Amino acid sequence: MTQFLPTGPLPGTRDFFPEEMSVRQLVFAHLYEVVESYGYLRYDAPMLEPFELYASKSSEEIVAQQTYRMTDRGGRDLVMRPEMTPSVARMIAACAGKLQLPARWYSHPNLWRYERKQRGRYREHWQVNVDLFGTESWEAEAEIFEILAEMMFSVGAKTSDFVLRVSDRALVRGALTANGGVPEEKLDALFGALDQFEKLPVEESKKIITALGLDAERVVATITAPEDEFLKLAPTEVALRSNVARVIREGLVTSQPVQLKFDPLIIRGFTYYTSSVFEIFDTDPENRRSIAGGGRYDNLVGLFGKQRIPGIGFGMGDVTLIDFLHTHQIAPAARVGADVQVISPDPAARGPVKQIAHDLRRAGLRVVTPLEPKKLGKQLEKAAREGVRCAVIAGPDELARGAVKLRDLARSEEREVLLSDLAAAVKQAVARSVSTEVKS
RNA sequence: GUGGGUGUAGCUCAGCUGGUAGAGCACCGGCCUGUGGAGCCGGUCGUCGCGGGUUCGAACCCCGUCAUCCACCCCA
Repeated sequence: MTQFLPTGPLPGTRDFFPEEMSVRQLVFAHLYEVVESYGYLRYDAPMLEPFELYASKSSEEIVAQQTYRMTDRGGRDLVMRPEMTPSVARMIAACAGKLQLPARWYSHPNLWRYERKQRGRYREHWQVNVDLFGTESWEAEAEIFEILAEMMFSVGAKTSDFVLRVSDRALVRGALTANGGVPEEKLDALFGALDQFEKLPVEESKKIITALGLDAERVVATITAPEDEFLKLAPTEVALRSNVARVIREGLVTSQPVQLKFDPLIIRGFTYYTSSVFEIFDTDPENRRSIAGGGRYDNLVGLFGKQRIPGIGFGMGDVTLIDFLHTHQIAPAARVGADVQVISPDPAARGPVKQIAHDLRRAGLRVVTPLEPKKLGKQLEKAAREGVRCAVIAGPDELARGAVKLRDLARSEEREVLLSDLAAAVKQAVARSVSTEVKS
């Protein structure tokens, strides 16, 4: 018996069939456009990196348990990149000498983490990474937050659809030590507990905090303080240095208002984040995972060389973003099918059909021609089902007049067009059909 | 790595307390020799996820396994 090979991709990985791919391309085109409108330059790096690039620099769990890790034939210890920031920091360090700062860079890498698949999470995902290097100014935070918001607006999100939750590790540490009575050496353990704070009943969290030898009441009172009060709980000199606090005071300049909220419970696991951290969440509870997340990492580039170059950046994940679009019913309609199919009832007309198709392609249209002889009715039916927008019917009678029939397949409208006017007429028909597409 | 749900045709699913598998949609063809989406007629399509066990007999019960979905951990 024949043993067929499986048709599906590896667990946790995805195939993108043309229909879904067209939706993705339309979405990402908006994101690239926003990022480039802020002057960011695109880069890329290898998907394989040495293990040491991540060891003890990013999240311990990701490195220890969620890496696709392998040894190459030269005995090198490699991982498929689980995140992009270490790679871009390496690249920035590599050209630090000749780099004009600030540097604004972005990329769209495929990233790999060996974890169990669930809503919003696969073993691989595509992340738009945006990073700004070379300044400690609060204006960097302002710019990054604005880009995040504009990316969301560019794909059709409204103000009420998402929240940008921001925090500052230095500020929270300051508040917890000054107001929460937490000694420095217990801060890291406490952050681990606070990461769970929203998911557990308050009493449970208090027990965990007490078990750390801390005053649970004071700690909880500190982290649950209203936003404007919290910002005053840290020592003044710490608060004055907080870029996030400054951005909240100054506000963002965006095309629509943004729900920007200070939230000390935004912790984030990457150990290289030094102060600002932030995440974007869907306001619809159907999507619980962050759509984008990032932070400031002022010491990461310093691991690769003497030059200390501060950085701030974020990743926006395709899985959560596209879940978001579907939940809010703002995903663009898939665009499959060519612009035009050139057919003829006369099999002997192959020459004119091919020539017309060639001319239309030269005019910038996406054109298909039949590969097998079929009845005209079948050809029209197939073309329409494939999503082709219009048909050019090159019959002998019309060709004798130097013309063809142009049929709008969606509207069932047909008229005779001179060959000399055909490209323009087709473009018009295609533009009309695209503008009437309904979003799904 | 941990816990729970689900695996039957390409898709969505039905299949009673075990008696050897069905519908709709889709697909292909015909009615219809230069004009599609409707209708009617016909056709293709299943190791009932996989392996083992119980039974005269298993899609159905039991065990294992794999996949998938959801949650946890972590994170986009």
